[in-house]
Amino acid sequence: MGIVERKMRHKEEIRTGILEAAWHMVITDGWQSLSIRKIADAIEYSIPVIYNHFENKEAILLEFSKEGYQKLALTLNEAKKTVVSPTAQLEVMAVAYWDFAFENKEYYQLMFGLGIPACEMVNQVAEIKEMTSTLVSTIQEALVQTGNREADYFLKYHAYWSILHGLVSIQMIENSGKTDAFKKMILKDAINGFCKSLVL
Amino acid sequence: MGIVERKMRHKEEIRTGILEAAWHMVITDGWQSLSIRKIADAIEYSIPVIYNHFENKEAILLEFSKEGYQKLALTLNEAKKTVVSPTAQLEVMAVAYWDFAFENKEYYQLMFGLGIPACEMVNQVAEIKEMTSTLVSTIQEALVQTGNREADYFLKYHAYWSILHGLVSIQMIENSGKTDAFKKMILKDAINGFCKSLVL
DNA sequence: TTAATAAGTTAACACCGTTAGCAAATATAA
DNA sequence: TTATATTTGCTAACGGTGTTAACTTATTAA
Repeated sequence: MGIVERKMRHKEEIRTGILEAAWHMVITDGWQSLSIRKIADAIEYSIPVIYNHFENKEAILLEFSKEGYQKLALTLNEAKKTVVSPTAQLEVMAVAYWDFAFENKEYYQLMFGLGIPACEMVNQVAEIKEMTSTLVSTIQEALVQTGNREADYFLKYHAYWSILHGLVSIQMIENSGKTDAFKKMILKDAINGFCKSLVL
Repeated sequence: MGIVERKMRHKEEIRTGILEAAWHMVITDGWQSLSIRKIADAIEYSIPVIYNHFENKEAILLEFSKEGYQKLALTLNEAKKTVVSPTAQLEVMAVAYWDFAFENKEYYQLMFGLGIPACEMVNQVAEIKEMTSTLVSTIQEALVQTGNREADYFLKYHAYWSILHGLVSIQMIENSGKTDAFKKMILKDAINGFCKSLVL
C-alpha cells in the first residue's frame, strides 16, 4: 500500500512546482523580482507551504545556483572531450564557458551576483570612461614601445581589464584560506603573462 | 543679501547629509541594507525630502558607483606616474587596481554588483568543486604536456578561471556595440596569451 | 496685508519575507 | 470503530520596504 509513497510523491510535486514557478519568474522578469508571495500564488498554495520545502527565499536561489554550477561543469566536461591536447582543451573549454554564460544569463548572474540595478546602468556612467581611458592609453603605449603594431589595442585593453576584474571578483567570492601574499602572486603571474603576450 | 545663497547652501547640506548617512549605513551594514526610511531617520527629515534630491534609491547607489569609478581612475593615474615604462605601468596599475578593490570593498561591490546573498554562500556550495576540478585537472595536464614543472597549477587555474569570468562579466555589464564575433576574438586572444604563458 | 510659492509633513498604497496560531484532514493506537 | 496524535495547510498578523498624493506651514513677492 503505497500510501507513504503517494504522500512523498505529492510533496515532491509541490517542491518541483515551487522551483518551476520560481524559475519561470526568474527567466521572465529577472531574479530580482522573485517573490515568495508570487510563487505561492502561482502554485495555488498559501505562503507558509513554501517554508515547508525551503528554509527561506535565499535557499531557493541557492538551489538554482547549484544547478547552474552543475550545468556548467557538465558543459565544460563535454567540451573537454572533443579534443585531446590539453592546451586545445583549455581553448574549447573557454569557448564553452563563454557560451554557457551568455546562453544561460540567468544562471550565470545568479552564480556570480551580476545583474544588480547599479550594475545595469554602467553604460550611462561617464565616470567609467575616465577610468578606461587610462587603461587604453597605457596599453597603446605598451604596444608602441614593444613594437607590436599587429595587436589590437582595444582587444588587449579588454583582456587586461577582464583579467583584473576576474581575479578580484573570484577572489572576493571565493574567500579561500590563501594568504594575501599568495593571492597577489596569482595577480602578478597573470599580469606577467599578459605583458608577455603584448611583446610578440 | 545672500538669501538665495543661504537656501542653496541649505539644500546642498541636506543632499550631502543624505549621502553621508547613506554611506555610513553602507560601510557598517553593507549596501543591501540601505533604506530610504533609515536615511530619513538619520538626517532627521521626513521621507519625501529625500525624493527632492534623488529620483529614487537607485540614484543614490549610482552616485556612489560614480564616486567609485572616479576614485579608481585617480588611483590608477597615480600608480601610473610612479614608473615610466608602459609595461611596468601595467604592472603597478594592476596592483593598484587590486588594492583599491580590497581596500574599498563597498565601492567595488557596488560598481560590479558583487556581494549579493547568493554570491556569498558560494563557499558552501559543493557543486563548485565539481566544476573547478575539471579546470584544475586540465591545467595540470597542460603543464605536464608542455614540460613546465615550474609553474604552480593552482596559480594558473585561478588565472584561467579569472580571465574567463572577468571577460564574461565585463562583457555582460558593458553591453558595448561590438559584434559577437569581435567579443569572441577578445576571448580567443586572451586564452591564447594564457596558453603561451603556460609553455615557458 | 494678501496672494503665491517653496519646504516639509502626514498618511497612505502596494508591496515584501517571515512566522505564530489555528482548523481540518489524515493516520495511528486502543 | 472510536479516540488520540500527527501531519498539512490556512488565515492573519508583524515588521519591514520604496514611493507618492494631499495637506500644512513657512517664506517670499506684490
